[in-house]
Amino acid sequence: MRLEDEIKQKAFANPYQKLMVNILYTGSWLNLIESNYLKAYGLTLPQFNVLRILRGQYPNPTTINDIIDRMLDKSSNASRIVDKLVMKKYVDRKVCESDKRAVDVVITLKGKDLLAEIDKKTPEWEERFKTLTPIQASKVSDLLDKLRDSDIYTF
Amino acid sequence: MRLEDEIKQKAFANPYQKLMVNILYTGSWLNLIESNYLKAYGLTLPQFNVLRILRGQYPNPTTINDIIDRMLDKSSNASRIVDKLVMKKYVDRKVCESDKRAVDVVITLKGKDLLAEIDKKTPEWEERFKTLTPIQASKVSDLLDKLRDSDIYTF
DNA sequence: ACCGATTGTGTGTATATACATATAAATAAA
DNA sequence: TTTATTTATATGTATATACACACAATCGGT
Repeated sequence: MRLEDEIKQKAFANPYQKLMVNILYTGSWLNLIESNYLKAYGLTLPQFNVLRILRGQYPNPTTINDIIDRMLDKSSNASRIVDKLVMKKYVDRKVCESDKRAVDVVITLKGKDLLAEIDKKTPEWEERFKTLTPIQASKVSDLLDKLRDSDIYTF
Repeated sequence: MRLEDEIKQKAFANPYQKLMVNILYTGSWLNLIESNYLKAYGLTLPQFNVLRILRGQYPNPTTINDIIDRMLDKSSNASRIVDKLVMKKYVDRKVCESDKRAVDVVITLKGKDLLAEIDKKTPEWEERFKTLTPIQASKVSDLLDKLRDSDIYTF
């Protein structure tokens, strides 16, 4: 459905204004879908994303700073998200030996098992998004990448 | 810059997975930019969006439910966002006469003045996003609209 | 008119975000 | 070496999000 209809707005002043709103709206839409999907596993989306980052580095440890670098939400509070994952025993955390300011975080077997279980259902879930062809999906990605290049002023 | 480089990820399994991450990442990027832009006016992005909705309906009142319908973040708590705007005197709120469960919200002159002031700077701000041509921007919007049509299962 | 269901809103809680500040460790400068 | 600065992380606060629940007003069916 057209964005204008979904948020009941008459029209946008120009294609850029529509795109800005569309990205925020679609991001929020996707966030909600993914969060709902993860609810069955007791994970929030940020927790899931951090877990995937840790799996990508496994068996090497990842410091909090490394996690932030790789996160989608740079400014979110990685410390507290890791806290939650520690409580659920999906990750281990200990002071880094070579730099005692830093904290090494590693995904546990329990954490990896959880991700593996989530992965099993992913193809089925992905199927739902194929209203776009693979070519179209790539095209959107490329244009979003290009849009973000406007970030040359460190807003 | 390519998404893979920005979040230091090697590759994505398929264009759909990359697009999902890209939308969340770009949404978060844009959210941060807009929030920073609004900081000078003492508004958060949700507050700004609600204010714009109310201006769109002015001089008619808008109920909380109408606001939620038009919001980008449907599930956010409109009551509490309106609270903040009432405290800042940007909106007036009173019980709806014809339906005493409902609450009528109207933007004040002070609120409209604030939006007008923000509008003045908008063209300059928009200039920064023109790494895409208008055609490309429209194309992305159309494809995002199409992507959201996959929401046929009420996730 | 009455009663049960629905609707519109508010509130409480857990999590997350945005930001300022605190603290300890490490590094650089004197 | 002593001091100053930077770095890595944690914590506190305000706002927002996601969701459950509460409550009153309204509506629908009888």
